[in-house]
Amino acid sequence: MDEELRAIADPTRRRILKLVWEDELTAGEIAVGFDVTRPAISQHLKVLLDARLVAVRGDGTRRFYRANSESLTALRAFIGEFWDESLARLKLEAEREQKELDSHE
Amino acid sequence: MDEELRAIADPTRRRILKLVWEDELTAGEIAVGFDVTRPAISQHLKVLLDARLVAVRGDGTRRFYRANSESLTALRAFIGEFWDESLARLKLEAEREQKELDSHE
DNA sequence: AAATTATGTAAGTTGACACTTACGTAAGGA
DNA sequence: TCCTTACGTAAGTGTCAACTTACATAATTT
Repeated sequence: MDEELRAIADPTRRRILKLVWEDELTAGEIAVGFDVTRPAISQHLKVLLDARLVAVRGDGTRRFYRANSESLTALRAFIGEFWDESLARLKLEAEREQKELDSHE
Repeated sequence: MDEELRAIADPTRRRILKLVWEDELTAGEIAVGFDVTRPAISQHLKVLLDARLVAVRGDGTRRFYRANSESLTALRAFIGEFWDESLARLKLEAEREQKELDSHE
């Protein structure tokens, strides 16, 4: 799960993710609009592929990328759990402290 | 928001976050149980502080750290929006494709 | 078959980052 | 006042990540 978190930590990759989230795009189409070179985008796509956050489909010389909704959903769930577990504890803590305050009134 | 995402990209810092999420702890207490040295933890705490994900309270020679629930909630909301926006589009896309398929039956 | 298109990969550079050890500092206790 | 405790910070190091240019490759077009 660490590979996925590292993958979305980069702003360029988050932007790529959003692009292929909406549409299936070729590597070249993705690269348009970015300041960095096409090879750089290729390398980012590799990182996203390795993390299973996107999938490819070859068609002739072109390669179409799209977001992998299963992996993305799983990643979101992980982040959600991280929060939920921890926030639940924060909540309990807050309640406990409040009780403590009340008992001293 | 990028600073926050980078901050939680590191596993050590995520572990620290969980610790101070549960309890208010001193820098020294946090460092216990980690393989890395105490100064390394101090540096991680600085990153978390700069990202406003934790807060400090000084008491004598000790410094107590705790999770900053507001910032953490805001971060979670950001991540949530990133997903919701995008997943909504994925859903629409899937529905549109289904319609396309249906119309060809 | 040769040229073109779309793309990935190799190699090298730069900068960031996660660490280390050594040192500085402020507060409390002997 | 001196020592100790609990820290942060400085300086240096190795590694990794994001980029560049140059090259390799595979499928289409001419």
